[in-house]
This record gives sequence, C-alpha cells and structure tokens, in this order.
Amino acid sequence: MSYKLEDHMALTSQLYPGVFTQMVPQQGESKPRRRRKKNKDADLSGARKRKLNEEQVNLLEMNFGNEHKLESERKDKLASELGLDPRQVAVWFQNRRARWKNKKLEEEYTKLKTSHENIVVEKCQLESEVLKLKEQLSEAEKEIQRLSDRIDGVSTNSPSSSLSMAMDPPFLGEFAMEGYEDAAFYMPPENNYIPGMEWINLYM
DNA sequence: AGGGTGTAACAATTACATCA
DNA sequence: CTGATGTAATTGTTACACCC
Repeated sequence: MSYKLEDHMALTSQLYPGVFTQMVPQQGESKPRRRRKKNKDADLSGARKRKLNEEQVNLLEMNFGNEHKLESERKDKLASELGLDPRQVAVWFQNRRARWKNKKLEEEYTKLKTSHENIVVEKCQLESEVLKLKEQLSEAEKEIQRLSDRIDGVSTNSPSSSLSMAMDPPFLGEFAMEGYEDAAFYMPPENNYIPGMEWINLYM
C-alpha cells in the first residue's frame, strides 16, 4: 500500500518532529465514551506480565530516543528482540509519545511563564521611570515659571527693557553683567547643568 | 465525484501495580 | 488499608489512501 500518511503528517508535525500532531480535535458535543468493564477474569495465575522489565524499557527508550516514530518493520524487530507482542511495542511508543508531548508542553509553559514574569518586571521598571521623568518635567516647568516670573519682575522695574532683551544678553549692552547676579541664567556652567532642568539635555 | 473500507495516529479513558 | 501516581492497554475519533 503506497500510503502517503507521512506526507500529510510532515505538514502537521512542525512542533514535534517525529511525532504526529493530533488530527483535528473533536469539538462541540463530546459523545459519552463507553466505559470499559473491569476485567474480573484477569489472568491471576502467575505473573501478570503487566510491567515491562528494566531491560525492555531501556531498549525501548533507546529506540524512542533515536526516533519517536515506529515503522512496522522496526516494531516487529523490537518486539522479537524484547519478546513482546508487536502490539505492546506499538502501545508503548504511543504512550511514550503522549508522555513526551506532555513534558514538552510543561517545558513550554514554564518558558512562557518565565518570559511573562520578566516582562512584568520590565514593565514595572519602565513605569517607575516614566513617573520619575514626569516628576522631573514638572520640576522643570516650575523652574521655567519661576524664571519667567522673575523676568517679569525685572521688566516692571525697568520700563525700557523688554522680555526679549532680558532673554538675550548681548542686547543688554554694558549693563548686562551688573543686572544679573545669577550669571548661570544666561551663561550655563561648563557641564550645562541646571537644577531641575536635566530633561533639557535630552534635546541637546 | 463520492461513498465504503482499511489503516494509522492520537486523545481520552480505564485498569492495574506500586508506593508512601 | 487507602489515596496518589505511573503506566500498560483499550476505546473512540479523525484523516487519509484506495477501491469500486
């Protein structure tokens, strides 16, 4: 039989190479599953042979490590090597794939959770920085207001001066320096630092 | 084209074993 | 003894290939 299941599966198993993803999950109303009866006639005579022994599990694990998918040829070979029914080998692989998938999902969840936590921390840091900057901006605005008021005061005392002249020292002529004790106002220090005006550096 | 059938894979569930 | 947990096995569903 030229069954091209692999071709179809290749498209749907991007997440877990070697393992087929679920077909479209059944959604909507889920039909009640028939319950299996307890097997009261279970083989109570001698060993139940339910648990696989360590050697069998080791070999199965090794094989699973190489390839999660189990072709029928490999299944039969493994089964005869392990002295198991091929059906048991198939079931073991099926269950093992389910466990592996669960583990991967858990890992993925942990990764996403960590990533989310980091982002939350970063968000907090950014928010506190925004608060700080807002505070600085407010201080700077207050400072501007203060200076502006001061200039207004100066212009009231000397009718001939104007705001533009006050803000533009070269036009103050020979009285320029005497009129202002606080030279820093128009001649910032070397480091350009003005208390409460740190923000201005952002634009310089 | 489309319905029937077989097959393989999977999720969900059950049954049993083991351990604290 | 009992509940929790792990795992082998079963059941039901889905998608696909193939045939008529």
